[in-house]
Amino acid sequence: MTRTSPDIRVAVSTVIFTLRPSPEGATLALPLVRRTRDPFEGLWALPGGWFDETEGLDAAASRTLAETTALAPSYLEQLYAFGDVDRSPTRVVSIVYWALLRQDQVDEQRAAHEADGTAPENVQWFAAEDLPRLAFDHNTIVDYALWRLRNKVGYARIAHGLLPDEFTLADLREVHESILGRKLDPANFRRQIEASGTLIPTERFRTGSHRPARLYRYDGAIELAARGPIPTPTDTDTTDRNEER
Amino acid sequence: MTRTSPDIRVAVSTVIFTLRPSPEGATLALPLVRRTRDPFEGLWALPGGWFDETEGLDAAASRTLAETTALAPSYLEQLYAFGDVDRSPTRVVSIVYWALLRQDQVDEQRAAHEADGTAPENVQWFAAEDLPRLAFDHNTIVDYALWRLRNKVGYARIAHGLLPDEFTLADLREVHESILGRKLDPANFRRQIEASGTLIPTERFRTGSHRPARLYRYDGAIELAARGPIPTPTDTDTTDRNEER
DNA sequence: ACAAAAGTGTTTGACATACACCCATGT
DNA sequence: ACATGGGTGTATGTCAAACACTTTTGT
Repeated sequence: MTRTSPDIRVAVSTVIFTLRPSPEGATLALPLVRRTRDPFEGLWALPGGWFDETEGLDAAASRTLAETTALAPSYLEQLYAFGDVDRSPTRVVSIVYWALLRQDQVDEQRAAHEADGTAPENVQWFAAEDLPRLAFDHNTIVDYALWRLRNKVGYARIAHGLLPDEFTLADLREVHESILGRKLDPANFRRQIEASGTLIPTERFRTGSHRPARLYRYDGAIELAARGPIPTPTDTDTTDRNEER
Repeated sequence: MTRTSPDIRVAVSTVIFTLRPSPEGATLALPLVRRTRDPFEGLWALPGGWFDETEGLDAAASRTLAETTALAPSYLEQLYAFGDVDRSPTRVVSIVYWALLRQDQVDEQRAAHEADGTAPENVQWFAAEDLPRLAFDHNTIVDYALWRLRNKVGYARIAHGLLPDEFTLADLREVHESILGRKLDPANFRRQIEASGTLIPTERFRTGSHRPARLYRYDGAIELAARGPIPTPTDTDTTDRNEER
């Protein structure tokens, strides 16, 4: 208790999920950063950085996320603190967050980069299920984040965090199917979502090659997930505690 | 990414739960330590300390727990990392764990202390629902740990972590009732537990003032709680990741 | 007209709740 | 014998899964 704090540095990393169009509907993807210095130089790693002394944990996660993607997350939650002795040559404790980004915002960002040629160097998006060997223990961290996402989508209304403001039930179902990796019954999915009371139907419809589908939007008055008794979201209003259930 | 780590210290704290006998069955209790130095001197705080440079997060939590109670936890899980800028006069990030202690072990420990007069100074057990004002943000932390415990007891088999090796279903039900704060139907409780398949019936019975009740013990081959795809419990075999559900 | 997706209705089974009832022991 | 908690049986409601069916559009 009375010993002074040894030389341990604190880092923040974030597992950032979004959906990419793919042959079979959509695929979870996340951005990685190629390391340009010694520990694990050349390998891909989760975006992150050191803490600024004047910012809280959530703020640091948001900042490093913005530095990588130039986007604000639609969902942000602390995942876990990793601090094994051997996870890095020097002693580093990483506070890891996970986040969701809206599909359309990522697309806009990507289009802008292609237009003005300011493609971010050393940042690349990978399919979440097909990652290379990552630096540090980051493969373990991504696996854990994926597990948490799949778990949480079953009981918390977070899937719309990957969609634009207005979406059809088929869109939302496709998100669930992409995350869970299996098909869902459209009829039962509709009833579950409607019963949850978290979606507001609009008067607009999406017209496609078949019968038009009603567009819905998320009811912002309802919290994304059940949280602890003392919410205390420090900065973003989309920040949440972990474990919900 | 390239800035160097500022002066942030990393601490570990643990919310340690056990059950105390009380008029209405049993009550959740936790040990607190009176602060003897400046930030919040005189107030009660969660047991904890700084990290040893050579130990992992889980090990540090176990160590500080042992320093406070001289006991090994029957369950240990990381709760959350707290790092608001204003939570301490100096910048401290606390990795907080929560733990369960077996009732009988705590009793033994207490009896030993009373016998040889080595009552630990500055450590005192408090009822979890009736705490004084604590140092730092520790009231918030305890509330969150209580929420997580109540949540988790509903879907994970952790309640036996508060009981001796052999116990009756009434004992186990009392634990659930104490944690949840409401009475449970004995018949339905029995069926739920039996259906979970986590308890092994013994041939022993507890004889009381009425019909003897069968003693059960926990099936150690079954994990306490569903965990992520990559378990990696670093030291204790009772260590678990947070949030399962 | 027909294909295909949107949306509705119905049946089934799993499971939690409520509660009536029987069992076995100490006093 | 009887009070008390241990333990079983049974009816009810909720909800998710499965799937047949109707509706509405584009071609």
